[in-house]
Amino acid sequence: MAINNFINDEESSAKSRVSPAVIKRLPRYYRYLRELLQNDILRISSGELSKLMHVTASQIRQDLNCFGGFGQQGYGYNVKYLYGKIGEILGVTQHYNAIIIGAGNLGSALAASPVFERRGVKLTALFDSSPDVIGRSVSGYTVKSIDELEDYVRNNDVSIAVLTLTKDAVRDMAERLAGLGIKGLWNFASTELNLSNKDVVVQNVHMGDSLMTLCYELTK
Amino acid sequence: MAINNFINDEESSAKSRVSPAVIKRLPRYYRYLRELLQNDILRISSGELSKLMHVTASQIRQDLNCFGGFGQQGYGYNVKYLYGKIGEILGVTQHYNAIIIGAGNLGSALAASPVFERRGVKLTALFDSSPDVIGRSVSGYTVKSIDELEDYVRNNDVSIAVLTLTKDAVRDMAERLAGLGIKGLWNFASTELNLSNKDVVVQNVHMGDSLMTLCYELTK
DNA sequence: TAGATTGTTAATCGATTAACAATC
DNA sequence: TAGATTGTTAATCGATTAACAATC
Repeated sequence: MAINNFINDEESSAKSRVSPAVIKRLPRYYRYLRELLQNDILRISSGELSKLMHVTASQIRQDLNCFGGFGQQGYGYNVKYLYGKIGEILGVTQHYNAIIIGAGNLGSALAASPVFERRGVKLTALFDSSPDVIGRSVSGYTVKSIDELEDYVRNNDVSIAVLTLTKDAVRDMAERLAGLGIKGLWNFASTELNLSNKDVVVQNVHMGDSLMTLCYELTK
Repeated sequence: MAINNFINDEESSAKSRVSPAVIKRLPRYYRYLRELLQNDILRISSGELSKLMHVTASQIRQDLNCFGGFGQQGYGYNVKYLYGKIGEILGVTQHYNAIIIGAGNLGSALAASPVFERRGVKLTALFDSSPDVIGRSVSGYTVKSIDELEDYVRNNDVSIAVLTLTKDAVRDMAERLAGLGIKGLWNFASTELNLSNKDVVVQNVHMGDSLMTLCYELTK
């Protein structure tokens, strides 16, 4: 028991020791590796990958080594293996279920896109509050009434809620979802959610920030 | 002439000396300052703002000082003035015109959102290649045929093109737009654009990366 | 074996934080 | 003036790059 605790401590601190900078780069590696696989490239060296991605080979080796030796001296990296490993680290193999709250244009666009499937996330339902939208079919899903939310979440294993609501509606909805035990919120409302419940993980998508950076670069 | 060159060199190197880390944070300041203005808060200290934004007061002062003294000792910062100044730096006052290529769900969602207006960007037209969509009205814009693109860009001052196309169509379109003299691309296709023309500024929006980070945090 | 390329340490670089003098 | 808070320097911290020994 004491030994187990010790081991767990070691593991969890090892995980949190991986720098945020590295984590932020992993999805990009994942994208490039998928592209390589699609082109039937099964082996790549840090040098080749560095040219492709416009980063240093040193950084690639350093990054990948945070999680143990994924490569082989004199050979490079096995693309398929590496893709799988990074997917594991990023939780692709967890097969989380997700629901979309707000079946407007953005919600519909997300429902139709391969963004979930590619990352092992399964979209299971869309909800909306507008009678015009409830009952409509969106990418094969029949939009449910938001009144059914509690029932649905209790009877299904939902880990992620995608929020494509207006700014003023999103805070209450986030608290409602947190109360239902949802563990992750993917927030597209242009406001930062700071929930009272610290167990809930939030990713705020700020598309406007990206547009501003573009404008900055144009101006510069 | 020699003096002018010298001055220009000084200025441009001064601008590029502002660290990327600072630039990346400016849009977030901009958002919080707008929120403050909306709540009629006209004055704020780095200490108060730091509590609001969950960053150090030291960082706020350091960041804002890259562009000169925006604050006043013993008083703090004038919210309205600061908002305006950051807007200037980020190009809000340039009033760029933008067009959307691809009037599907995502294009329509962007057209309906306040994302452009809030940052001084004016959306002037939407284009699509599908006969089903051409001629339809989206947020008050009549969707134009992509065949009209060349004509339109030549007769209008378009700085930014928003790309909401599929992965396979986006590269050709990006080159076509670069050829027409478009200076900025806001790319929503989940692929990185690396144009031959280095004058064109590209911002790639990778929503999938954000979803993966969320999954990572859920798994951790 | 020889060549190639990783894993890993040490050096450099940049970004963040702390501290305080300047000053409103 | 006294109090408050900035602007700015110096110290710390973290992230990136360079270099090379280990090893496939």
